[in-house]
Amino acid sequence: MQLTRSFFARDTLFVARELIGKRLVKIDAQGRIAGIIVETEAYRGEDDLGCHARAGLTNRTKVMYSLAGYSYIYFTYGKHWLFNIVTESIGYPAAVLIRGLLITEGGQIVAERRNYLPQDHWTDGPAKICQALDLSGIHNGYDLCKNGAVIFVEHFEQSPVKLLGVTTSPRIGLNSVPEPWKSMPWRFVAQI
DNA sequence: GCGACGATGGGCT
DNA sequence: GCCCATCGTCGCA
Repeated sequence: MQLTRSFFARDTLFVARELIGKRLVKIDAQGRIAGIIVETEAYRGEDDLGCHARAGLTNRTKVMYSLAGYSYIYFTYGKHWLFNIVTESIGYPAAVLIRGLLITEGGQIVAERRNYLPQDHWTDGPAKICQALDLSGIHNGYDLCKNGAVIFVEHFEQSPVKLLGVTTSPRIGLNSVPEPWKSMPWRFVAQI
């Protein structure tokens, strides 16, 4: 069942934690690709110096100020796209970065897009997920909660993977971000 | 206008 | 483990 806007319109830390074990789905011309979310990070507010919204409302960050359940997809390091889902209420900039996925459907398509690397390396990083699901800037600001969405998150009746729990750690890659933001335990990882 | 640098990944040692 | 490509965004002049 497709997650509704009320799921995303909550505290970003809750959403980031509860997205672990949910299923992310993308439907496109090449087929349906799905995977279980196993790693996320929370970014919330202009005060959070690890969050892009520290710069305030700009052309890049404006989608983070919009409706929960929209995608926030941005380009970095001159080559990579990263996929986030907007959270909280309109006007409060926050999002959850999807960092890790276990592919459960569409493996054939993903294998091709990931250059036939070993399956462990298909979607074990945020930019790899965008390669695998073919997500880029054209999908920025997409409503994952609308009827007929081709990108959405759903919960299982019966999960194919047994999750033992969720661990936390500091967010990855915030090397020059000041404390306390650098060390906030806002990364969530599934224990399989 | 312009320079610094990044929520990374792939290739090489 | 280390290096660095590659370019949009932001901050500052």
